[in-house]
Amino acid sequence: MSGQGWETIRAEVMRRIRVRDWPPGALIPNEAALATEFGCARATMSRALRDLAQAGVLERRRRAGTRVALLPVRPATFQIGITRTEVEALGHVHAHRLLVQSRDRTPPPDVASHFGGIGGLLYLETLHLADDSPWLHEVRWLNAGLLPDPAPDFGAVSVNEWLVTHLAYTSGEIAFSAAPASAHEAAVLGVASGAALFVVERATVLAAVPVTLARLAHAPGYRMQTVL
Amino acid sequence: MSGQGWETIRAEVMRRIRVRDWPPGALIPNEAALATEFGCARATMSRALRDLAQAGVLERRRRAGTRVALLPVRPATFQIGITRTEVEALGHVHAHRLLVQSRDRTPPPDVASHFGGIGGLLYLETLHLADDSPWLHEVRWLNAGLLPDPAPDFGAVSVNEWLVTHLAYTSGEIAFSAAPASAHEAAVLGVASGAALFVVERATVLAAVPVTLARLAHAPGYRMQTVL
DNA sequence: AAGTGGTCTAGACCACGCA
DNA sequence: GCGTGGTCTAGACCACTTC
Repeated sequence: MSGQGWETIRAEVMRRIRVRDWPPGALIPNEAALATEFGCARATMSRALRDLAQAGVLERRRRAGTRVALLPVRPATFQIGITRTEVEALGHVHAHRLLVQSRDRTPPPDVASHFGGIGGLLYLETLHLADDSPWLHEVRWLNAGLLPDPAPDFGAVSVNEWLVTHLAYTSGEIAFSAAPASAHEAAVLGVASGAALFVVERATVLAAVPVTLARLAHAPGYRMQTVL
Repeated sequence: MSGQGWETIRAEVMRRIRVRDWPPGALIPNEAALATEFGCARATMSRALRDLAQAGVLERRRRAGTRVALLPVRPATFQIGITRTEVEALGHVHAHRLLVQSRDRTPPPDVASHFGGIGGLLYLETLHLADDSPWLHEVRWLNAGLLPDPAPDFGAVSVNEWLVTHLAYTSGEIAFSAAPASAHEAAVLGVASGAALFVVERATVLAAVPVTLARLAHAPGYRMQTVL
């Protein structure tokens, strides 16, 4: 072997799997045996195997040992940041316009259920621009009880960014889908009604308290990409 | 603290961040100091902090120390498996039809460039069904040189599944987007032309050898979801 | 130059889950 | 039971990068 370290060991294990030295479904030697063979500590061997298990290449179970996955399920990871930095990373100038901000709007049933009947919901609609072209239309419901007393000016800092900087470290769900542009979305984004939009839906919670529910509709051409 | 172990330590660090004991941007004590405070070995402390760094909550740099991230960038992970198991996991019956299989089709320029001028490309078109309804239309270019001599029967086992079981452990790229259904896609999926489709594009490589290029167009209603 | 995180070691105990 | 992976410890050396 060329280098030292757990990544080198991982690469060698991966090689044996690729050349079918250890075919799919096979039971591979246990950590202790492999550590002896590779001349490393068991902790180092464990680190390499754990990493491959997380990558979906190995399946590990106590007592049953470690097997090469029959149908590898690979994790694809996307970095979810704030819209401004995402736009800027693509080399564009970011701007945003607060289209609607209202405390009086009645939430539809699915929104109400996420907030579990909590009152005081703030409705916000924001348009994000990249180089002055419509980029993303954001519709968001927000638990107003979590806002500081002089409420932030969401015309200056976008809700998106304010939430990440002030109510970070939430948990929740995220979903991607494709949807036809509604008449309103079409008008705001400057596209034809029914155009295919890439939609991101987020529901976030902070320690069991519902925080926000958002629908982000991207202008056509948007791609979410990652290496596998 | 209630339990023992690095996950308990991680939770406590997370708590301090959430209550702004350690506000965004703050430098937190180094591993050795925290290990002493928590009464654990430095390796255990390191494991907890490393995990939070991977989650985008902390930023660690040698010599500069560990800081609470100012604009946390959270990784969202999706499990990419084979279409059959994905459909079955949703409680549907999976089936597939091989629509086209041809060795004579001329690849468009973008496809040719991915394969770097390699000859012998196989073109495949497959329709996946869930409970007999169109689910996914798959267009795929495949490096035919990687196939065994009696070529597999892609009418029996879908290309998708054959590749994962026989040419697994590839690297490559994956991208999600929304696109209007072409006339052909619309006909095959049984939807209106121009309908918003969720499209997954994959380009895979096995040890620098191009393997396949695929475009998977999902029928309307498809959602890709994960917990954050 | 010096302090930080990154990694490795050798050994130990434990939790799980098959027999 | 008992073998497996999961974790922890105490100590050490190293790589990086900022000072």
